Amino acid sequence: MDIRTEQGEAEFLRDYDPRKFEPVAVSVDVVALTIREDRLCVLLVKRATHPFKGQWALPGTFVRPLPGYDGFSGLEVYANRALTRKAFVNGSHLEQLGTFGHPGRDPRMHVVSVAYLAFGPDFLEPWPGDGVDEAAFMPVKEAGNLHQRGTQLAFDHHNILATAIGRVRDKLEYTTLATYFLPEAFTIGDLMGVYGAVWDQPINKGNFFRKVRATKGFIEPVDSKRGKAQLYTAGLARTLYPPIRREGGEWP
Amino acid sequence: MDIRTEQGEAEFLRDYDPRKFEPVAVSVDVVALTIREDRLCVLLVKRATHPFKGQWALPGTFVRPLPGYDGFSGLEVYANRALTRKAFVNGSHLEQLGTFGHPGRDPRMHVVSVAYLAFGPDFLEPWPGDGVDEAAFMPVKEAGNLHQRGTQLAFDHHNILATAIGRVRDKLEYTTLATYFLPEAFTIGDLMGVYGAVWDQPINKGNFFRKVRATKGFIEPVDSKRGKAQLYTAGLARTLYPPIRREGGEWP
DNA sequence: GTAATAGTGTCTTTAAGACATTATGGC
DNA sequence: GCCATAATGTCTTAAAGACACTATTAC
Repeated sequence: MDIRTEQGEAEFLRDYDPRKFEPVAVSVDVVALTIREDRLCVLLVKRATHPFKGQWALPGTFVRPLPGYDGFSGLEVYANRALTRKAFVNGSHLEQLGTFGHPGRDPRMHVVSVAYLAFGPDFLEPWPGDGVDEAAFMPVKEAGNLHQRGTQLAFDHHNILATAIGRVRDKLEYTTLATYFLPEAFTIGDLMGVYGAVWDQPINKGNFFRKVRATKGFIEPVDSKRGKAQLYTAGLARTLYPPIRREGGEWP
Repeated sequence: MDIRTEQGEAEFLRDYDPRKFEPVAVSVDVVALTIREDRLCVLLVKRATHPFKGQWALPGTFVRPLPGYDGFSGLEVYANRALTRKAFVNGSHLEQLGTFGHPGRDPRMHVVSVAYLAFGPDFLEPWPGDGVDEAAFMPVKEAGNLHQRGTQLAFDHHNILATAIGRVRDKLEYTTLATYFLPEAFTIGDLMGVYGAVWDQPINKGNFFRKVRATKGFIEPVDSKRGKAQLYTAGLARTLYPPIRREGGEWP
């Protein structure tokens, strides 16, 4: 039990000194995914500074007060900051992936990293930003096999990336999230391409057509075509009932 | 870009001072769930200290170096610490729920809280620990309706709890996680009770029997009975394919 | 024309929904 | 014997798997 003389909440807060405890840093790292040439690709930056100088890493940023902002923002703000300041790209969808706080994951100090997942169709070509020598989208298969080229992702980013791939693959089954990889208007073939790229397996066209059109709120036809192909736009549904099933699937 | 004279990683780390940045605190809060009298219940503690003195809260702890441990442990260690030091209970399953870092969620300072989800069948009766006046399992319906009694959960714990309920309900659909609410040996009726309690809706017995026994690796019969009822134990499967479906379901 | 992709149709198989029915043990 | 609950059985319906087929456009 705390032993303290009775005091009100206001007094308690006035006397509270945040600096009397050991510092813990909080960072936000982002796994930004997109589809390029039918392959699932992740945004990586080549670190210009220590630690892990010269190695590829996920774009990230420390959580510190932002100038002109009295207080800390929601963590999503930092995820967007990491994208725009390290690689000048914008994500169209952002969700929290998980938090990684194992000891020794950062050699500088104790860093708890909140990982976010971003994806979109419309990433501009990445451009190296603060503390970054290069920025590029790399196929996730390649990123998962960097050890074959005598290197590896910085920190525990390999682990974060693996978690991200697993999450995306799972979510395509039971959510309408695949549409976030596509522009406003797309064909069913485009959508099938997303599933094929993320799951890295062929999709049965006939059954896929039947399924996506039978699922209310997944896709809605719009009044135009690309060639002979009907164009659709994302519907309002966020989950797929029943889900689209897939077999196994390991990574990398 | 960072402007610094070229130096090696070792020198960089030697000169790195973690204390030169604004402090951010990291805490771990735990949503510990169990089933009591066919109701889903959550472990809450009544705060003995400011802030939110006298209000119910999820058990939690700050992430700080642990005595006798050179460095920070994985965050799960802190989740277990929160359970044992605030309420003297043990969870049998622990998973990360999400991280909550919105500004103002803690009046003392900027606190990023990593929430964990714990559950088990064998929680001992909780007992108030450090900084806690009471500890109790409360039906989640009641915890979600505290405002009807003129109070509410401390911090943003209502939000965390709601996230947890949603997560558990979802995961019963596609994982074998329900068995963690049960002791080593249980009947299919017991398992059905877990689903009924978590989903707060009646389950069709005949179809449930068929389903759980048709799903390989979900439950395995053991060589004994409770009365006329066959006893089972959890199988090795972690996911259910196809999932057990449920209708809608809002909370509270 | 041909090739490639868009889209349809059909038969089979799997599994869920909605019950009714039988079996067994506690009292 | 009676009740509660354990367990099985059956018919219907929903939806996936597999795969053949037709349609349209680019070239």
